[in-house]
Amino acid sequence: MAEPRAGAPTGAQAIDRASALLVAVLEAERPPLLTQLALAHGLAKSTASRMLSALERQGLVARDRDGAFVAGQALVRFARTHSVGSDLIARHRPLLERLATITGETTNLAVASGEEVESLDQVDGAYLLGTRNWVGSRLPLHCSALGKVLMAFDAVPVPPGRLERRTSHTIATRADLLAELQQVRRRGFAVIRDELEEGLTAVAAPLRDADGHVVAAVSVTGPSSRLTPARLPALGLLLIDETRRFSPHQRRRKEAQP
Amino acid sequence: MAEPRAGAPTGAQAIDRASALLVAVLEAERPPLLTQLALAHGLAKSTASRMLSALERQGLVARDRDGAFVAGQALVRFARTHSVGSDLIARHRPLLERLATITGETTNLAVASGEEVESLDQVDGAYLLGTRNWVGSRLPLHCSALGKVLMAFDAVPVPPGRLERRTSHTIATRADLLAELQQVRRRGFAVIRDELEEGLTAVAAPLRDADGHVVAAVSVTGPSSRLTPARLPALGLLLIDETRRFSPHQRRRKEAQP
DNA sequence: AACAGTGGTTCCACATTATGAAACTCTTGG
DNA sequence: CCAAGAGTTTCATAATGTGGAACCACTGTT
Repeated sequence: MAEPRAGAPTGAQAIDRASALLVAVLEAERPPLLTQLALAHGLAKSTASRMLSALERQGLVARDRDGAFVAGQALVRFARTHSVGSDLIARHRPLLERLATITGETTNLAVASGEEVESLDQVDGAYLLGTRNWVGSRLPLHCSALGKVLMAFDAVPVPPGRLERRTSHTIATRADLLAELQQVRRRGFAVIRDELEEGLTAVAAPLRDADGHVVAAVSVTGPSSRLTPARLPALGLLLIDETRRFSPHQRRRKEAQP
Repeated sequence: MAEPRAGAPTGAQAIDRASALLVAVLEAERPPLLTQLALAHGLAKSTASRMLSALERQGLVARDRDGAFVAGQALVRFARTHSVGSDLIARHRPLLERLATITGETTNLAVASGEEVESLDQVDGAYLLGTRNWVGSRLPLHCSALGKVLMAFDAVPVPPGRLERRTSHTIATRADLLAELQQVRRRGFAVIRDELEEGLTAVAAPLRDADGHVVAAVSVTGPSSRLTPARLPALGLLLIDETRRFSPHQRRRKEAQP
């Protein structure tokens, strides 16, 4: 992360510097010493000492037994909270890989986050042409296959307000959206074609927890030229079939009982 | 996180303030807006804007589609890296719970981190008296049961340098330590009694991956008054038995083969 | 279509502090 | 015991962090 050029102050140079120190601590292969951080960032030891002490006060860094810097409690807690998603990722990575292998296209695992879809994991397909990396990205609910699944199966409510028209094919009225979600429930999977972006098609199906609640969705995405309408029903059924094999629904419950 | 009192400057007030904003973003139940953060932290909107922009430049925060603040890529990457441990935690939490139920004592899951033991997870026992929360804490290798296991089974080398004498019972010479590790290998489990702290006894056993390598250790810990010497052999064998049931060794390999 | 309200950015004068050199303390290894 | 390295504290000084005000953009309501 480049710091701003020497010259006009930004009113946040110290914050840029301290943030760069924090990122260095987080990305270090082994916990760095204060002197090492000062040297690497062109800071006086006294400056580095004050900055790291401030980060330490706020729980962003801590010192290990050697006095070297590691992530602090605030970040460890953040990582733990994030690991809820990571466990979901780890458990379903084989599913994404398998679907990518079978279909040759990019697959994604996503959850609802606020009034959007958040992609947690992605396995790229065999083609050079496919979606760019969506992990960490947010997608709208109403015009993504993932979002339609999450709404249809009550993982997230249909958001209020107007629907953004991303392309001329995007669903833009609430009535059309509700009708579409009815279809998704009936079929068990969702489809978009040129709704999120021209030339982009996706199919998605729900992932359920042990109680049968939908907690995430899995999709296959690719260019509309490859994912032709004729292929979509079979893709949908494939997703349903493969996701059911991965769900803990019922089978896991029996195992859990003493 | 309290900011320093009004008065003598610390040379890092801006960093304290910006760090507090970052922590607020990470701990927010829903992504906060800039105006909300400014208000909550007693800052002018212009100040909050500059600070958050600096955090954003360094990848510590990002803005979602509504302009609200969420963790940035540097932190998401950090959380992902940390989730290696979290997967281990999730998979072995039932083991810790079972051991805590059977023994009534506190159980821990730990890995080697540098030249120390890092506790990743803990399940408290039935008693009010037990260890405090060790998660995130670092313990020395040579005088913890967990550390002895990790050294004995080559999850971590025996560190160079002098051995810190924590109590009068602590192993303090390299020769004694190596002899002790020989015993651990022979028995399959490690024991400490009043070595880490007076009155504290622990038993630990290894956790292996699919290739049989030791990647973590699990321990039962309690006061020496409850974990008497007579109980330790049976506890050790219990740990061996229970951890073997959880290991993917061999059984998982067969399942993994096509 | 117009307007009010809200969120966020930019500017700039000024008060406040962030900076680094130097001195000091502490720890470790030879 | 001593040298070297790591880290902390002090303080004079240069640099910047601050917040109010003005402005822009967007959204929702009428």
